[in-house]
Amino acid sequence: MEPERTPMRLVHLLRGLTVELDLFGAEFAARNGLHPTDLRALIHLLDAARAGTVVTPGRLGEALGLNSAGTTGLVDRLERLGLIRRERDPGDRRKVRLLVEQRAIELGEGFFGGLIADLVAAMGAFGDEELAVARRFLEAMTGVVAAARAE
Amino acid sequence: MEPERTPMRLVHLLRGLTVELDLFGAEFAARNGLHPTDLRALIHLLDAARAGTVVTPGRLGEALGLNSAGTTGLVDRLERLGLIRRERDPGDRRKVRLLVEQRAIELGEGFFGGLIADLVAAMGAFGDEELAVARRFLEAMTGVVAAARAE
DNA sequence: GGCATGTATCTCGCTCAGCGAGAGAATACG
DNA sequence: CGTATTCTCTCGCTGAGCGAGATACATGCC
Repeated sequence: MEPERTPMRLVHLLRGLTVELDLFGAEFAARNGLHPTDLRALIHLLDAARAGTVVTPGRLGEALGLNSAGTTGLVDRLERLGLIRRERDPGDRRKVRLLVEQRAIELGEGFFGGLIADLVAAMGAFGDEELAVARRFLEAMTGVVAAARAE
Repeated sequence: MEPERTPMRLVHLLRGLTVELDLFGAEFAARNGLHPTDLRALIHLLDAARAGTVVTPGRLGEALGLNSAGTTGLVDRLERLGLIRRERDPGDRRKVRLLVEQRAIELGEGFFGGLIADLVAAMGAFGDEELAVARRFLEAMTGVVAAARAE
């Protein structure tokens, strides 16, 4: 067992953090009768709604790595749960707009609310300059992963 | 749209990073005929092997949130792929030890190898003190999520 | 206009990951 | 000992997601 250098320790921390967040999400999803995919879709839809972007089944499926058949099933599921609503795009009638219902927003807050508050509270132990470093670091790491994903 | 304060920006970065890592893992898994669960199991098994810990189907299932039936299926799958081997525990013959094969180690290196190298390289742009801050930050955030998960 | 090509979504049939229930085998404990 | 407990596996089932293809609308070209 070699002495662990800081870089490797950081890599393991990053991985461990994603595992924890994944499990947290999976447990929340199960508790609310959702599947992990449903929760990821919900997050994507809420982000888009906040940014004012229109999401179609095609875009959603692409973001989650599903094919069109799987996406239709996912959208059916979310609609049946009363989390979203389908609406034909009047400009291009082949398209369908996915609109989030109030219930989805509440669910999202239930999921994130407590956790975000705890995370922000824990950040209080760090100074502004330290948070700026953390931010630069996370941005750099995210960039590396995104670049690796694009091959 | 309120001006984004640093803490919220950091929360979104953390989430975005996990999404990127998840997708990276899912794509790697699909390319190698694995399911996301298989890859997570593999990571857990390799970590345990490096730490010298014995993993049984029970422990593995618990770590991944599967029940016993699903775990048996998972272990069957990994065994069929030649990634692990079952072996009865001689001390307690109810238990089964899961032993990783060379092939699993190679696959793990194929998955992590390139990405880790890139991540470590990107860390080169940070000073030792900055890396120490990043490390403290990640440890704090991981602790918060783990605590939230334990309710 | 009329026709070919492209795009967005959905339907159908299927595979297989994971669940619930419970069986079987080994161990611990009164 | 016998009974409770622990660990793994089998069986039958549900349903998420895939491949193939149908359908509807849009757009470009003659």
